[in-house]
Amino acid sequence: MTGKAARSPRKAKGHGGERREEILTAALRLFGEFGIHAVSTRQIAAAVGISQPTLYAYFSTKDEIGEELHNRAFAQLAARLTQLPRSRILTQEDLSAALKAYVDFGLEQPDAYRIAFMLETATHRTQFLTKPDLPAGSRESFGVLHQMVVALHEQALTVDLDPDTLAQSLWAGLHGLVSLLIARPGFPWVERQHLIDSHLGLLAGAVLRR
Amino acid sequence: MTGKAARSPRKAKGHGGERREEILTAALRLFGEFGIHAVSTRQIAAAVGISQPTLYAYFSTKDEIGEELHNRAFAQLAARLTQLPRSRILTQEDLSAALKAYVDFGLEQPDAYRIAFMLETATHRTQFLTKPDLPAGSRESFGVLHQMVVALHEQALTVDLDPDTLAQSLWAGLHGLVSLLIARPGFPWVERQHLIDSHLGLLAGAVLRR
Amino acid sequence: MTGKAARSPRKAKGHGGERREEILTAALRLFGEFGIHAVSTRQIAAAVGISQPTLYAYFSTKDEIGEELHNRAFAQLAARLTQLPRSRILTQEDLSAALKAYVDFGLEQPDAYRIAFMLETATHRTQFLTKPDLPAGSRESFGVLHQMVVALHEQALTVDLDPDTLAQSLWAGLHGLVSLLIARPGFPWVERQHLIDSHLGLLAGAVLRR
Amino acid sequence: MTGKAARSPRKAKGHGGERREEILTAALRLFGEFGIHAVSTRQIAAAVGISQPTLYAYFSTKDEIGEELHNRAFAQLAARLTQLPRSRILTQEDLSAALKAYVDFGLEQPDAYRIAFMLETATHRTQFLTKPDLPAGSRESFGVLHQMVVALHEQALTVDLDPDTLAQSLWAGLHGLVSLLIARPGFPWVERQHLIDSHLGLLAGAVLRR
DNA sequence: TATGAATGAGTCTTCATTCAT
DNA sequence: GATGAATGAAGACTCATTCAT
Repeated sequence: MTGKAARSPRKAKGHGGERREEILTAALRLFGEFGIHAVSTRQIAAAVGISQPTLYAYFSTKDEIGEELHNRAFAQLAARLTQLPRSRILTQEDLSAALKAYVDFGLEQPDAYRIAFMLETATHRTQFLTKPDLPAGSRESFGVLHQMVVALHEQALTVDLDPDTLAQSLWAGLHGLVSLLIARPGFPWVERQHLIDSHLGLLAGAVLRR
Repeated sequence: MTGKAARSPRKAKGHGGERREEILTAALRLFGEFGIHAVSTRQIAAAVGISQPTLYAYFSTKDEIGEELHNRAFAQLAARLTQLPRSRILTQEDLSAALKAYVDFGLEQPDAYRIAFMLETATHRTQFLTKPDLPAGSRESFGVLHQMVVALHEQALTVDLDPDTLAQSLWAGLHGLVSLLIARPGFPWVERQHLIDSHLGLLAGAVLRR
Repeated sequence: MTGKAARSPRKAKGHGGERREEILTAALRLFGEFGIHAVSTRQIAAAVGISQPTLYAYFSTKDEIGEELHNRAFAQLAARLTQLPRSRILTQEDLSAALKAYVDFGLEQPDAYRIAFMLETATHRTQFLTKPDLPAGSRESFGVLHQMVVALHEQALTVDLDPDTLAQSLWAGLHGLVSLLIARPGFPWVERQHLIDSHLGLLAGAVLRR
Repeated sequence: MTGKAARSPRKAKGHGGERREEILTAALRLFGEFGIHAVSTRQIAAAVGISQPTLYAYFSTKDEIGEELHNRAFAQLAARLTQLPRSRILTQEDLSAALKAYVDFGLEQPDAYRIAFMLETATHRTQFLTKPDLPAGSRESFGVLHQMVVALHEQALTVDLDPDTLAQSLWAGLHGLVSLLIARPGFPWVERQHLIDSHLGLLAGAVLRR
C-alpha cells in the first residue's frame, strides 16, 4: 500500500480487445515515425479516434503501451524465426534462411524493429540498474540463431570459432544492416536487394565452413 | 563578487569559445547518460554552472546543441579514420586497422557514437523530408572506408563484388557490433575483446581476397 | 466483510435499499480512511462490487453520498443521546451520562464523527452562503444537551450562567476532546480513558452547581 | 538517484522573497476558504497574478505550500503564546491570559488555525504511518500551556489532577471552542465574546484551585 | 555578458459523470 | 437494474524559450 486508496483495476477489454489493438496499431506507427518520446498520448488518442482518457481504460500508462509493443515485436521476430521450416538435420541453408528471415522482418516491419532494438527508452544507462536488459522474446530470437550455430558447429560446419562468438557476430552483422537501412533511408545505398543478398552471403561465407 | 556560497562555481569566462565547449561537453555527457529527450536545458545549464538563458547566448535552440554534437561526433570519427597511418600503397592491414579504429571509437566514446548514429532524433522519417540525411562528416567517415575498399578492389585484393556494396556491407558489420554493445551492455556477451577481434576477423576475411 | 479476493462478490440484489446501504457503508469507511477528496467513485463502486454507473442509480452525485452520510452521522448521534435512559426529573448524573455518550460515540465511530463534524466539505465559507449551516440532526443532537442544561438550570443545579451559554460551552468541551483524539492519534496523550474521565469530570464540575 | 537526471534547484527568491510571501498569503486565504483539496495551483497562481509555472519557481510542489503554511501557523501560535508577558512567578492570571491568547489567535486567523489544526490532509490515517503527527511548532504551542500548568501545579494552584492530564484537557477545551466557531459560523451561537469569556472562565475555574 | 523572473504550450494522468445497450 | 465504454474538464507539473535588467 502506497498510502493512497487502492486503484481500481484497469485494462478492460473493449469489444474483445479490438480497441486495444487499434491503439497498439496507431501507437506503433506513431512511435516508429516520430520516436516514442515525441509522441503524446493525445496524438495516439487522436489517431485512434478516441479521447485521451479512453486510452487509460486499456493501458494504465503510456509506457505500458510501449512495453506491450516492445514485447510484441520480439514475439513476432521470435515467431518468424521459430516457425521457419528446417531440415531434420540442420543445414547451412537453414541458417541462411534464418538470416534472411531476420532481415526481412526488420525491413517489412521497421516500426516494430525500431521499437524492439533501436529505441532509446529501454536502453539508457540508468535503466540498466533497475531493469533486466532484454525481455524474454529477445533472448529467444537470438536463441534461435544461437542454437542453429551450435547445431552446425557440432556438425563441424562452422569455421573454427566457438559458437557463442559466432552467433553474436552474426547477430551484429544482421542488426547493423537492418538498423542502418531503417535509420538512414536517405543514404545512397546500392540497390537494396543486392546489398542484402551480398551482405548475407558474406556473413554466411564468413561463418560457415565451405 | 557575488559572495554567494553554495553556488555552482562560476568558471572564469575566458574567451566565448570556452563556454561553448563546456556546454557541449556537459550536454554530450547528459545526452549520453539520460537520452536527449530526458535532458532539459535547465540540467545542461546547471551542469555547466550557468543560467538557463545564458545557454541561448551560445545556441539558439536545444536542437542546435544536439546538431553540433552530432556533427562533431562525425567529425571525430572521420578524423580518427583519416589520420590513421597508412601504407603508401594501401594494404589489407590498413583496412583492418581502420575497422578496428571504427570500433574503438564507438566503444571509447559511446556517447558520441550514440549521438552520431543511434539517436532517435534527427533520424526519423519526417525529418528526411526536409533535411539531408547525413552531415558532411558522415559521408566522410564512410568515405574513408569506401575509398579503402575501392583501392583494395583496384589491386584485386577484395572478393569479387562491387566495392560500393562491399563497403556498405562492412559498415553494416561494424555498426551492428558497436551499436549492440553500446545499447545492450547487459546482454551476456562473450568476452568483449575476443568478440571484437573475432568479428573484425570475420568481416575482413569475408571481404578480402586471400 | 466484502470478501476482497480478486473481485468483490456480487451480493444478492435484495431490495434496492440494501445496495444503497452497502454503498453508504463502503463510502463511510473509505471517506474515513482516506478523506472524502481522496476517494473516487470508482473506488467506492469497486469496494461495493458494482460498476461506477450503478452508483448513479442510487445517488445522483458523489456529494449526495457525502450528504447522506453526514445526515446519518448526526441522526445516529442524536439517537444515541435521545435514547439514553433518564430520570423522570433530570439529574446531574443524567447530564454526565450524556456527555459520556457523546464522547463514546465519537470514539467508537470516528468515521461518522469526522463526516459529521470535522470534514472540510460542507463546512466551508462559500457554502454557508447558500446552505443552511447544520442539518436537522445536528441541532437535534445539540438540542438534547441544550434541553438537559435548561432543565438542570430550572432546578438551579447549574452554575450561574445562562443555559444557552453553558450548553454551547459544554459542546465545545466535548468536541474539542473528541476531534483532537481522532485527528491526532499520534500525539502523546495520557492514558485515554483517564483523560476522558478527567475531562468529563472537569466539564461537569465547571457547569454544575455543587 | 531515482533514475532521472538530477533536478535543478528550485526555490529562487523573487525580489527578496516578496513573491513567495504573496503566494503564501493568497494560498492561505484560498485554502482557508475552500479547503486545500479544492484549491488548484491554477487558482493560486491566478490569485497572485502570476502564471502557474511561476509558482514552481518558489515551491516545488503544491504540498510544499501547504506545509509551509502549516508550519507558519504553528510558529505564529507558538510565538503568540511564548511572547506573552508573564509574572516572574507564574500566576493563575498568566494562564488565563494564555488561554485567551490561544482563542484570539484562532479567531483572528481562522485560516491559519484551520491549516494548523483542522485540515484533513495532515491528519488522515494512512499518513500516520509515514509522518510524525505534529510538527515541532505544534508541540511547542502545547508545550507553553503544559509548562504553565506544571508551574501552577508545583505551586499547588491547580486542582488535584496530574498536570499532563490537566493541560491536555485544557487544550481540548480551547480547541473545541475555536474549531466550532470557525467551522460553524452559521450556528446560532450566543453572543461571541460572552461565549468566549464564559467558556474560558469555566475552563480556568475547572482547572485552577480557588 | 549574464541572469532572475516569467510564461504559453504542453506533458501524463484522474475525475465525476453520461449514455447506449 | 446494471454496465461497458466513453469523455470533457481538470488535476499537478515540466518544458524550451524570452525579456527586462
